[in-house]
Amino acid sequence: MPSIRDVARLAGVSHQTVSRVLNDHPSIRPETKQRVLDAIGVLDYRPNLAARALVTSRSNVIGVMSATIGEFGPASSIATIEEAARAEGYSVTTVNLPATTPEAIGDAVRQLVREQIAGIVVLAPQVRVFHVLRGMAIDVPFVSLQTASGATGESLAADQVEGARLATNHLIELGHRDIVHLAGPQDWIEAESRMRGYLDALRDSDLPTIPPIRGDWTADFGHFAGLELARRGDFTAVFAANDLMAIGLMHGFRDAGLDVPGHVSVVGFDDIPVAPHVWPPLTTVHQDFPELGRRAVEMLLAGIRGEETPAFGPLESQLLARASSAAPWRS
Amino acid sequence: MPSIRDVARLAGVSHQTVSRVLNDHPSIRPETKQRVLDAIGVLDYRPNLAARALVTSRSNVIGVMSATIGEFGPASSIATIEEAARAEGYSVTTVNLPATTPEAIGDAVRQLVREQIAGIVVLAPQVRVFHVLRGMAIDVPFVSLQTASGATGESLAADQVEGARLATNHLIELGHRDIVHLAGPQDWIEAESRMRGYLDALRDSDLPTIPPIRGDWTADFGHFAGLELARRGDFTAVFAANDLMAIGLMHGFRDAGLDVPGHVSVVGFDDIPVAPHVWPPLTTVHQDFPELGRRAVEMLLAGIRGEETPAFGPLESQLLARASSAAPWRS
DNA sequence: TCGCCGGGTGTGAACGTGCACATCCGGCGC
DNA sequence: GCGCCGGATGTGCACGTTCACACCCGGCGA
Repeated sequence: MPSIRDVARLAGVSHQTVSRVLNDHPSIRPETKQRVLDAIGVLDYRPNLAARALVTSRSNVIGVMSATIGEFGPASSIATIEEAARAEGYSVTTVNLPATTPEAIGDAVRQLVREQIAGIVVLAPQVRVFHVLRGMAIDVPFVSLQTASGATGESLAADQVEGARLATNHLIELGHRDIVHLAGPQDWIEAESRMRGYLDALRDSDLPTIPPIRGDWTADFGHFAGLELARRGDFTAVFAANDLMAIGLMHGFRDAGLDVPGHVSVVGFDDIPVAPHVWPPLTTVHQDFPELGRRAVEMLLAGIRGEETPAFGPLESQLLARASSAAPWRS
Repeated sequence: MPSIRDVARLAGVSHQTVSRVLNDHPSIRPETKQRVLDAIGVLDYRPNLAARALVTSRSNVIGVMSATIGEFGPASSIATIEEAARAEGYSVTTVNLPATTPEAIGDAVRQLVREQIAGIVVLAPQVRVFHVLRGMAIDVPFVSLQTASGATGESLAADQVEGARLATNHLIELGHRDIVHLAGPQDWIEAESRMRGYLDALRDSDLPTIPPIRGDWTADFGHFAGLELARRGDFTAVFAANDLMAIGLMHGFRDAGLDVPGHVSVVGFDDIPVAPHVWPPLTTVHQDFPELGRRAVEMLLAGIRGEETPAFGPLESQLLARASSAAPWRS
């Protein structure tokens, strides 16, 4: 493998001049620069990243920390993060958190820092993750996705509160008054935001609040919740915090002999690819995960380069009314 | 940050002795070793990975090349790959292929090689990917997931052919004679294997072959195919090459006024999390993606260390008969 | 007793790059 | 004509690790 000195020799300059060409140093004669570039081309020279990382003590690697890489949303964001980062000359290394205990989070961050990564994108939007991150006082720039605005560090999110409000208002406008919320796990920031949007919408319409059910994001739990809820019957609609639970929920209702949307309306959140194809097609709130990933990289790179971070407003959420929601059933 | 020399000084040995301790060199006195380990503990020393990569010209990083990180299967495998690799002291960097052109594949591989990764896991089971890989004659060990047995390089897969055969036989046993296959894209090895299993099953039962439909794995295409197929009516069952298409297919049939499984039976492949919760619950073939990821890492690390690669048989696929398949409808 | 062997340890160099500093040179103002 | 300035380039070192080799020393066979 050719080194920077081989290039220098071929171009008839010093290795330092080659280094300057590589790093876009301003004061270099165009003619010299061209000679160096030619030599680079001839030798098919590529800078050794390890050597560069050694001397600068940081690498062109971005760490992505995720708790739920298997889910559709995070996976979509990661794909774009990866693509956008690579376009800027950065590569991406992922850390999946098997558990969200403080120890696991701490280990993950330490491992990333040890690899001298340039920045971290956090896709594990749980409150405790931020506690740990703050406690570690890491000196690496980081961006977190899907967090409520106002969190520490640079944060970026689709407007979850607004999305949840849209979903709830949709049900209210259809005529529902007794709307249950199937929420996400307690610790999740997204779960809290969506619940807040739901509560806000109810309050704005002076509707009664029914205690939400805490789920775990899975379709299996949704199914279970559907069976349970069917026994209560003190509601005409459910807003589920994500599509997976919503789909499970409809399954549970069906098993209990309830028709959706005949007896009960259901609204989800995320707009996963199967949402339009299940029966009945799921009314849900669309989130632009890829765009979120793109912005995350832009923001993080600005932080890494010490530039001013671009100010993104929250990404607009969009309600997609499909067939799982309808006017309430009058007995 | 403490360096190896700081540790050496504190332990009263040379830096080389410390290096030997770190790399488990055999000839070192237990007492000396302990002194070094103590010093490491006191200083909280961690070896600098960049320096190590520089001198050994390879790093403890595994590259994962994927074309469809957004899909459930690959995403699940990646999560386990990442976990298993990290447990062995390796970290994982992912490359998402935006397109599967030879150029894009070549770029991705070059980029990985340039980062001096120790090995590659390929999750883009397309024929042309292997052409490119073979053409590049890379000297990095690699393992490919989800390929037919017999491919070059170390390959690892759930038994797709057998799974597809199970699915098709299930329909045959129910009494279906006219079974259509909604296949995956032409270039995909998985698509070919599943089609082969389907064709094998038909042949073994002396049933007529109907030309398969080529899909693109998406639910949207499945929906389209369902509408098209409904107009034909020369079949009583469909075996779809993945669950997403199967779900879209059922949607299309529903739109066309066909009942599943009343008029048409549908079987999918993969067992994604929503499969049991859609209506009707989808009969499908379960694949153990996490186990696949685990084995991939084990195999790759063996290759990296120059050990004998463990011989894994194909992972058993498992048919889950649910409600989308039933005996054919007799008019 | 001598020499050889091998376990245990130390010494110096090398990996490929960027940084700090030195050097050279032409132009410009006085 | 002299000195200064700044653009353009070169020199040497440092980063933290591993590798090749040298060294020391105790044991054992001749």
